[in-house]
Amino acid sequence: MEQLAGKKKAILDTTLELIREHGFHGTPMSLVAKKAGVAAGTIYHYFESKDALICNVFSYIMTNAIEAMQQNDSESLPYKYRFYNLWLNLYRFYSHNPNVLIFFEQFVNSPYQKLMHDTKQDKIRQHLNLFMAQGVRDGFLREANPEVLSVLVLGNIITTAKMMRLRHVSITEQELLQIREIIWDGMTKRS
Amino acid sequence: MEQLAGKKKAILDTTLELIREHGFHGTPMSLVAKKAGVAAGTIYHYFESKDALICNVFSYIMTNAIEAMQQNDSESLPYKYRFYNLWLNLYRFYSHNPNVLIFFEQFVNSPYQKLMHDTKQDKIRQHLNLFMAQGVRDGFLREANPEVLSVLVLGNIITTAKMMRLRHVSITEQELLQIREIIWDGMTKRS
Amino acid sequence: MEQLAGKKKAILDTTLELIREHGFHGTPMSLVAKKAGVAAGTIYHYFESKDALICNVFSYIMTNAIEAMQQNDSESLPYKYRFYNLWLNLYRFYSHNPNVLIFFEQFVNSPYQKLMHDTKQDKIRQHLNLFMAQGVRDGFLREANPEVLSVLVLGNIITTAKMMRLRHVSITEQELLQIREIIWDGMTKRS
Amino acid sequence: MEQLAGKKKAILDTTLELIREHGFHGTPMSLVAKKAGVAAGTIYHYFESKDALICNVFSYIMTNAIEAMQQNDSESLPYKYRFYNLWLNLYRFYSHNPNVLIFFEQFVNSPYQKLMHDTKQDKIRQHLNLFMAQGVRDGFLREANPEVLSVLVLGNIITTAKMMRLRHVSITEQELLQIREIIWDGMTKRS
DNA sequence: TATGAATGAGGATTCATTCAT
DNA sequence: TATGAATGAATCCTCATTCAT
Repeated sequence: MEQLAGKKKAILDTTLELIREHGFHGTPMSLVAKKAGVAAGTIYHYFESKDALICNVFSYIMTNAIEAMQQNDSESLPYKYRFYNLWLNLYRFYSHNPNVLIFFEQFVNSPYQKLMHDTKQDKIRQHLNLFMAQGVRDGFLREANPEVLSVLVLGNIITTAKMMRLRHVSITEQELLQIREIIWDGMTKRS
Repeated sequence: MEQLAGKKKAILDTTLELIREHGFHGTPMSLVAKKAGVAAGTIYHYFESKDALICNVFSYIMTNAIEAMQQNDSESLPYKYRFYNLWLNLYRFYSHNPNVLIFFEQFVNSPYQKLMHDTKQDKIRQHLNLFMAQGVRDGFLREANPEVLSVLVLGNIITTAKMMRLRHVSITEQELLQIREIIWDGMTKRS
Repeated sequence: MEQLAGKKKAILDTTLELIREHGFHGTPMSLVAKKAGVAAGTIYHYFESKDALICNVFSYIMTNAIEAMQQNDSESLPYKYRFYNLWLNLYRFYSHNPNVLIFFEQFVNSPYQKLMHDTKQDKIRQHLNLFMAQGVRDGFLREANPEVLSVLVLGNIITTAKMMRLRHVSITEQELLQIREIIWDGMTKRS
Repeated sequence: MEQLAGKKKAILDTTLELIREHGFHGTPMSLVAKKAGVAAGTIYHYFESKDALICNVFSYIMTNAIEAMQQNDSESLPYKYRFYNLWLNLYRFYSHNPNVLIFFEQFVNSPYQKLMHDTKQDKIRQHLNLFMAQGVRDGFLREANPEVLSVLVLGNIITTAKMMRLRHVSITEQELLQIREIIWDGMTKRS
């Protein structure tokens, strides 16, 4: 989660944390300013408005998520291995950054989302789409619309990551791997 | 979605619709009053505060969701048939009531959620939990924590219902049944 | 200057007075509220915004000015008499309502003016235009564009009314009548 | 309108233009800085405050106006000729510098005016006073308070110059000369 | 029950001004 | 001189809530 420096980063990080805790509405700019250690007006040097700030937090997060997802991936690895790695990468990212997960969900279901014209918006799903399409083409996955598959996988990862956080269901490492297996098994052809 | 009458229902319905469209923050009580055709003060006869109103909308929705889920279910039916029916019931409910879907997600990821002490909070998952436990016990599903399974199923249904709405991925009836099959296969298949 | 009642009138009157004294910028809504004896929010029940309030003050004033101008006028009276009366009516109005005069000037030279789509905008000059046209047609005034004449007369009246207020030149009743004579003499044909 | 050089002049000119367009309130220092091509802080090297800047713009303009007014004037010329020349000089100046005209009016009706202790404040009227007094003394003008006459003449010129700009009344060269004649006739004619 | 005018605390945003470089 | 990031007081406006009718 590192890449910007100084006040701008402080503002973004603070906003992310506060919004996770108090929601968009419950997070006044004055509070962001105070927690980030800057003056209220300073925020407006870096971001045009509260909306813009929130959208920037989204982009900032997205960049990190995409990076995390692709770690240790390589076209030369076996498909199933790649899938398992990708699944775990994303799961770990969301799981280790609960702020992101909750912010993300709040954002997607909010009117803010409409303000985003960023192509970054869904790089994750685009990447997944390609990966799924390849799996179908090469016979690793059952015949199905790759777009549908990638939404399912993404939903599955997020659901799993949220499980403990929101549903108070705690899972063991073993269960985690089982969940990954369930979605993989479901997507592969019946033997 | 019918069961209350008169102004109270009008207020609940209006609130639901407005919040889906504009979010919690973007929905002032005055707007609810105007759209519902009542005076601002009238809302406070039925609900203690805005928070209470929002929580009541949640309960109201939940009641409907639970009802929808259980339609045509019976213990005497075959397990897989029951699962398929239950899946489709919930999918259809969310799919036909997009307001509910979005409100629900917003609510769950918001600070309002903490205000709910209602046991109704997760009747859906409780019902699912029992159903999954039975499936595991009777050998229809693979050995797994029933709680985990029900969260996965619920996540899968919601993901599917949101697919078209939020991700602009449209799915055919055939794909829909395939998705249902994927999650079933994943939960039953042994590697 | 009477016609509305209650808080709305209080707000308009207070605004007029404060703006004359401190200018548009120097008159915060909070001050208007305090002086008018209402809560800040109350102003927004009656006026959409500060801009709208200011434009409303203008309309409010205009209505009064038009009324004052036409007092004791009648088509059956001699032309010169009508002119003298009209001149004095307007002069007296501006002179007795210095708030109006200054507000008016500030308004006309400000960006607020562009927000006015009110046809009331220049009823005074329209009325004057007709009156001047008649005077030219009937040979009482020299051959000249009536529009030009009415602007000259209006400018003359306002200049006179402002004289004491802004230029610290005080004039006697006799000088006043002389001024009126000067503009009349200028506009009538050379003998 | 030339006499200072470099950044100071750029700041003054920019301020004048921006204030005409957007008013005192609508012209932030940051905008002046940007349009003038200097840093915000630089303005404060030349002017103590925004108020001081605005008052300086006024003085700057005044200097130019006075200069323009006296062009081609000489005590040895015939009185009526001198009046006609003076009238046209001022008219032309205001007419060719609409920024000045509007700024001037805004300034005079604003609280800024009170901050001016500059004797320049009304050099124009002082000059006019002397000229009118001479006219009355030498029998060119009717018996009247010279101060009153000069205010009338000044008001007449400004009214005329504003006519096109603010009232959207366009006047021909011929009408222009007629207006000048009207005010002259009014001031000289005896009934 | 129902109304809606009134409230006023709270929040987003602006902008004159400063100061370290 | 010149810069422009940073400041934070001040301002406009919103909106949940109350209460007299």
